[in-house]
Amino acid sequence: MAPSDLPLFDADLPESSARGATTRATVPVLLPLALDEPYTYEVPAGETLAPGDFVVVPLGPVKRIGVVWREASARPVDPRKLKPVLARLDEVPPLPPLNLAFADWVAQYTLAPKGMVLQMMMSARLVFEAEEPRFGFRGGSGVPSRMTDARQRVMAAVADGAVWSKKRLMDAAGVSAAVIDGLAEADALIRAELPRTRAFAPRPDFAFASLSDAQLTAAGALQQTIAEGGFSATLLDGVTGSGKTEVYFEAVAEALRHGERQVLILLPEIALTNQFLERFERRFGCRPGEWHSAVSPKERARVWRGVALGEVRVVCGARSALFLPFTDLGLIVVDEEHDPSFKQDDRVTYQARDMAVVRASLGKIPIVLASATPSVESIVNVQRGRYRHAVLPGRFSGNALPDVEAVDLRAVPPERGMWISEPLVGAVNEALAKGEQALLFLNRRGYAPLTLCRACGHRFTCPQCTAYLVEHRLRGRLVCHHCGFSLPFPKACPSCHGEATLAASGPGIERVTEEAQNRWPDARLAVLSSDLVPSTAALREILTRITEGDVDIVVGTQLVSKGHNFPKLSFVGVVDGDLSLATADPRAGERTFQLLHQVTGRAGRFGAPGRGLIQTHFPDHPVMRALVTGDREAFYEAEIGLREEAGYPPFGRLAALIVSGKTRYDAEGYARALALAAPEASRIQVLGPVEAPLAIIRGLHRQRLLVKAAREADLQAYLRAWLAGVDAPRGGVTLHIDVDPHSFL
DNA sequence: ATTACGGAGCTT
DNA sequence: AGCTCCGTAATA
Repeated sequence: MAPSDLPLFDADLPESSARGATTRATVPVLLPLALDEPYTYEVPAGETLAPGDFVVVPLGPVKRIGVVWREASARPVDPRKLKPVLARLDEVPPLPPLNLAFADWVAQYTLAPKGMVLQMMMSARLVFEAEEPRFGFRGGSGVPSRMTDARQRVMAAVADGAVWSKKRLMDAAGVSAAVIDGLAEADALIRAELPRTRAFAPRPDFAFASLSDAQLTAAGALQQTIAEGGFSATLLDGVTGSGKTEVYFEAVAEALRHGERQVLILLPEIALTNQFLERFERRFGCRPGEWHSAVSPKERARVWRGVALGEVRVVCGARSALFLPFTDLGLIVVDEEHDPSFKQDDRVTYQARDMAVVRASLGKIPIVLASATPSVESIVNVQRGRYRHAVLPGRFSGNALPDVEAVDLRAVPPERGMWISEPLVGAVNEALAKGEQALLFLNRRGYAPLTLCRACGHRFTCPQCTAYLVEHRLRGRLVCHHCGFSLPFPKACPSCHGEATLAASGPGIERVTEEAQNRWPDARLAVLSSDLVPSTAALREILTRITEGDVDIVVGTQLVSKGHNFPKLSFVGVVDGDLSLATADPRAGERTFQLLHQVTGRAGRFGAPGRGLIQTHFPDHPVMRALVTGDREAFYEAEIGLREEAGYPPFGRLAALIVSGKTRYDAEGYARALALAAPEASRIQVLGPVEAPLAIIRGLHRQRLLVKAAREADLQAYLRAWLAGVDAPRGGVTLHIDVDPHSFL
């Protein structure tokens, strides 16, 4: 509803004479802007407003929609500044009290302005705009003079009492519009407004999956947490293919039965596939509410309303679904809980898995964290006794985990200009000979990560970032992966003007595809890379071809590592196992282990035992060792030891302060001033500033400070005290705070 | 986020 | 002296 065409509260009547004398009631109203505190507004006489109500208020010269908050800001406001609330949005269900508490919590933890957290909770624009009512038909009492087969079918469809849209009714009854019009004419159908929400009411007992004993035990443990009630966190820990999804589906069913509460299943966006939603539908008889970036604005509004009214019982969504207005949330599941995409790095930086635990704790409900390769944080929480542990020891199919080996690139390098070594070639041949599928994995888009001139050594870099341009040969362009800058692939070297001197350096997914095409000209190839798959429909089609065995070799980036099962896949070759080890990330080792474990785990899930080969320059690296020996526990033990020694999370707390400015001088100046103003504290140290590894992005120069705190230290209080004593940045300089950073770039 | 304000540099 | 432009502060 646009604030301008609202039915406003009645204007004050004669008033003004009494005005100065009476103190009027006020309410705090939080606006979805970069504001830390709610503003105070007058409540019009005779109105009552409750926390959570959506209201329209004047802000400067404009009207804005905000939410009545719980507590007013501590600072009193000059009463002369007070303006009245203009209207309450009665059409919009209020924000539930827990959401208010949750927003406060997230804001205080991340140091993001409260209003920005509210903005995330209001990210369904159309909910707040007046919607044209849509009409459909429901059954009426009129009897038509003639009853045909077609008319019978229509009447049978509307016998359920629901309001059907004309289109849906035509499809369901297999009739034309004229049939419906005829029935409406006779009052056998009555025009009625279509509901503005969509109910998603999964049935907990629709179709039981047959579970193994281990699955039943784990499912029982999860159901127990629901029966007990109250907050609990359980790590559902099982190797790839052990059937974790079926297990937590039973927990979902239990939550639906138990007090008919709502359930949130968080997944990495990339794993929210049709395959997953179909599995859900097979188990529960209907699709869940979906929430991710590809959901249309209209559907977002319907889901948001449905969640707020309690009609949407289950939401499957990406991280932002955590901020939906659940009225009666009874269970949260975070699948692939280790996944890095749960960390949001722009706007409000938050870790959705961690915030989900907070949400569960505030709501006094159970949460299930599921993964085959849990985060170190979660493992440590199990060790500390804070999380329960439900383990699925074996693969559901009974197959052994794939046999993984490292290929030492120092000993058996691929031929010059090639990237697939002899052992990988042999393994692919073997799979092809048996009529099985092979996957070549390289987590790098494009043809080559660097283009250089053989004559003068010129390297193509992005004009606005500290990064090389990546050649995308299929698009015929050089592309910056950090800012999106691109230029057509040049004909000559811009530095020495030599022609035909430019050489691609290093492999990308396109180059590996080219090599595979040359090596296996008769094999049917499929490429899975986010920039080479034009649409989700095309992706679905490729995945179907792979599943049905119409593909021999899959070449893919990270896209292949999640959410899809390839039943005929027996071999996985990792082209560059070292890629993610070299990133500026405190979790690089953990990430690499998780990624490669998941990817190689794709091999041989159903039927034939699988095999994985990882090309690496560091076959002795603990990560490679753990992957090869399959000794997951040894890896965690070593990694936990390293973290503890370094005081890294979860044994200490980190926060990054990123200062960016138009020039290095600007950024450095403010960053240094910040460092000088850092308060002394016994268990907190401030490191830096240093130039960020990615020193310039989009033309902005960046400096980083790192705050390292002991686990017991109040990091947020320290940061607030620090920033309170510093002038706000200006002159185009910005300061970004990242509590618990996952990347040091 | 949006808008009003005010100083710097430029036009008249 | 008057006017536009941009950076900055304030919005209750």
